[in-house]
Amino acid sequence: MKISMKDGTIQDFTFNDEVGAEAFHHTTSHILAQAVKRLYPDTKCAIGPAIKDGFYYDFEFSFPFTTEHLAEVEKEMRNIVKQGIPLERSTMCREEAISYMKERNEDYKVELIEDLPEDAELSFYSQGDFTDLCAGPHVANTSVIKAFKLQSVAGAYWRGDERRQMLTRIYGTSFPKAADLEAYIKRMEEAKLRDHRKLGKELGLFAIMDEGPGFPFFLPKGMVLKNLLLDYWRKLHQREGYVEISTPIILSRQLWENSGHWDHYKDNMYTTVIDDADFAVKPMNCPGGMLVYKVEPRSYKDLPMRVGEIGLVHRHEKSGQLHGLMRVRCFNQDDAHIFMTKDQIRSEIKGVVRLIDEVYDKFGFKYHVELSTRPEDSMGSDEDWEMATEALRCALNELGMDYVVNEGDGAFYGPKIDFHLEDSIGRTWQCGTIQLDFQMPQRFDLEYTGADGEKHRPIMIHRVAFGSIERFIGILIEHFAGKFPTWLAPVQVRVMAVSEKFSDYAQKVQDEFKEAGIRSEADLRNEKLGYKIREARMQRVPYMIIVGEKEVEEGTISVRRRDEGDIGAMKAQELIKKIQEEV
RNA sequence: GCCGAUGUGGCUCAAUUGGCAGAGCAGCUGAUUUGUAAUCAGCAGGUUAUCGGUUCGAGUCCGAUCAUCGGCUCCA
Repeated sequence: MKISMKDGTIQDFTFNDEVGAEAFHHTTSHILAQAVKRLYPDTKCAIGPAIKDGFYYDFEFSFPFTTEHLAEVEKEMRNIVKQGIPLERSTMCREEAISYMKERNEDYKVELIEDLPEDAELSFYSQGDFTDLCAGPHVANTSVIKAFKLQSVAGAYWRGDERRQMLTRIYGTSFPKAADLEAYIKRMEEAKLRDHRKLGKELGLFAIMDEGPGFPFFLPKGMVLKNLLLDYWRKLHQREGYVEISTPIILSRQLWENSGHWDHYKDNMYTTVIDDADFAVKPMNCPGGMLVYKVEPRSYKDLPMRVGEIGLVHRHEKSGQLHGLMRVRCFNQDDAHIFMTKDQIRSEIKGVVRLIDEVYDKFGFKYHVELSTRPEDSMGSDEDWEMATEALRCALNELGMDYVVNEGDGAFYGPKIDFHLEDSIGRTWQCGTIQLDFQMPQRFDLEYTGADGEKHRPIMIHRVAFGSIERFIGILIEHFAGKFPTWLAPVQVRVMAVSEKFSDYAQKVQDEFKEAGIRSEADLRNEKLGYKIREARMQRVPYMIIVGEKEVEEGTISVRRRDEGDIGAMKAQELIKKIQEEV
């Protein structure tokens, strides 16, 4: 298809090219805006970019626009496509552009233009009765947008600033062929079946109730999963030379003032009063960790000190931002604080990056890395921030890791490296993070005695690998669609008797597995075999064992795998060995 | 917190213009004794999220609150 490029030339691309797909989606967003302006002329347009898998456009409507209006907008969009309107690129100088948009009452466009450099030549794309300020590129004619769908309506702040006007954002997607659109919709529907909130309920892993919004309950099977993750975590961290501590959930206000959390984090903290003194529930583990460091004098020989803590933290997240296990108000961080000397910084950071990579690799997770720099609301000197940021950057470069820089998104006490994982529908969630901190050691007056007999200030790393156990479990559920590998499956084996006559044998078989340390259940109910298999499959149990007359006589078991189906008869001990090897 | 939507037994969903709250699954009881994705029958289960209002009458209309969903902002 022909694409009208930013430089005014026409080039050929397909939808499979990144440029082609972006131009395609972006043009669909212009068609959306054109349809909206035709139907509701007093609507103001803001911005409408292409995004992954689609596009959106932000509008200020003069009435409450809801999902019910989408159908008529789509209808008008179909007209525009049918009319086969060519897109034409033109340019204006800044002054012309401003007066053009002012005439049309497009306040947001005027603001955009005013923020551009004075001498900028601005490009516009016109399609019939609609002209938009736009850098391009675009497809050359509306007729190529064969298949599209408006998906949802949402609020979005103008320029992403919560102090500014809330606009109405319309999300949509488009494809060159109707079949592609259908395939996409089907894929999204299938992805929704993996939603951890749905599977968490179906598989009996966790529950979130109205009585505790954002405070998840772990059910027996979810608890098994969580404990398995922690077992793995402890083993790994022992190997890596970490020790483990546990610090209190409630600590005095004074401590939080000292750490700086009171100033920077107060709105997110739950507080309480004990004997007339103010206390707060910890939103982070670090201050407790500082106090542990200070329990006794430290020597340079103790460093680096790698101190882990599975810490339960509480944060008051505002109601609109809760999301299943991914975003909750209380969660367990697989935290650790590493105290070290200046020349240990780089090797420690690299060690942590490698450790996190190992953890994600273990589960087969793909991730991307961001380097977040100094935020506006931060403490510490420019030099410290510069040095800390540079240390993180160097470590990433030396390891040859790809990363994007996220300006101003660091913690208030230091810059950080963030690891982001994807959920079933492609949303990304920050899990692992490594934060370099010069501030806390100073605020808490941490010291160690050097080889020179003098007192020195250690530097500290805050880091998590899972991030939050809760969020990690959410990602895990969606990643595996509930079909956990055998080592993680809450129930590894379910024994089913063909009829009640064989219950005793089934129970005996299950006992054998239990003794071998394999997590098992026996389904001895008075139901048909097909029914029991159906349920075991829906519970994603990796191994199903069927016993009936034949197995009792031969002293064997019939085995069915979750995905492969019937894999034949064998001795119980054979399967036990096989599972133990697999795990 | 902001914009929009939603809220009916444990779960999935019905209930014309406001007019007796219903079904399937799950649960319980009984029958059946079953061979690789749902055996049959019976029983029980709801102050329709909560509070208030309009009305002869509210699941349905209005208001507030709470929670959830999709986004925004924020964040692990």
